[in-house]
Amino acid sequence: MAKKPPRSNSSLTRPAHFKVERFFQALGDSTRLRLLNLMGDQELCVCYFVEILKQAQPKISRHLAYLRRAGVVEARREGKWMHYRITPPADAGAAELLRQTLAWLKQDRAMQADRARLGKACCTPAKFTALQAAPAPSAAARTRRRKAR
Amino acid sequence: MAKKPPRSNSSLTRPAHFKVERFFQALGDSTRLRLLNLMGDQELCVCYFVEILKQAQPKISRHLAYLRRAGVVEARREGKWMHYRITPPADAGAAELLRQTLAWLKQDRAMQADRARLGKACCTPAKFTALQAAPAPSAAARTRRRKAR
DNA sequence: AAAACATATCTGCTAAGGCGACTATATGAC
DNA sequence: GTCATATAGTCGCCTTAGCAGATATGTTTT
Repeated sequence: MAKKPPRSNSSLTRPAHFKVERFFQALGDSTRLRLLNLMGDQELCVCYFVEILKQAQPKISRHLAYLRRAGVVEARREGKWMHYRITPPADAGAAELLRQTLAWLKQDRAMQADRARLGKACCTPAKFTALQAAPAPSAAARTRRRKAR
Repeated sequence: MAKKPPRSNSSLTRPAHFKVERFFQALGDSTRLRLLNLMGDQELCVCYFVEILKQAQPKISRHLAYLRRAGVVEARREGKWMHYRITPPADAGAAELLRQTLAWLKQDRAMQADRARLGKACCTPAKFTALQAAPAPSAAARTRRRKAR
């Protein structure tokens, strides 16, 4: 609110407070792209990202914060577990660009390897010690997941 | 080539040396978005950018350098005049994303104002002192513009 | 040749990003 | 209540971005 305005002289905004520059900056890092690729159409909790990408948890957490700030993902707490999923950005144009970016990522070998690893983690959880107690990935839904299962 | 590899642990690359992160970073600045919006399907020389955007020439030049580095624009020198135009990035996915980004920018009021100003500069050059001697914007072409006119 | 013009690059500064390491916070198990 | 677990946030450092102002470089004009 009372923050210093962006240094660029005019900020491209569509829906109130949606920052196009932020959106692109959010996509300008390979770790964040890998996170988005893993989420895809699913909702994942943080420990999956840590396990699949083999990166330190604070690092993953920090990048997820960037993605939240850009309005590209949202978080849902379930007890001590934090679930993340991609959310269409507030701006329709950005939402379409994001959709297309994800389709593009799908074709990348390294991204495919990450997704394959996620598949393994889901099918053979015994091989992933850190994921033993973790909630399994689920289809991302727009509404709040109900407690009862 | 022998440069320090990017600090992120895996860099998403498709066609050799195309940097996806660079591509998105290039779009993550309002000045650069305005430059791209002005180019659109045309080839413009630097003084048009300076005049329409009312920004210092060194600043414009720096941002154009970022866009060149990202493989999003290319420059053509004609005597002392430098002409810039958007070029499809080496990666087909990025090219499509860029095309869509430009379509998206077209809808923005501020971007429309910039383009309107460019239109005026073309129709009534007398009102733009700095553009008196400048080559008029032309349709961007893939091949090198011939000298003879 | 020098001067003017167009443009790229550099400098020094500030701000932001990205990292590893560490710490704070919230929840659940005991 | 304490302890363990999951995760967000901070610190200090280093790198990169973005800026204004200055300067270097190439071309054209005089």
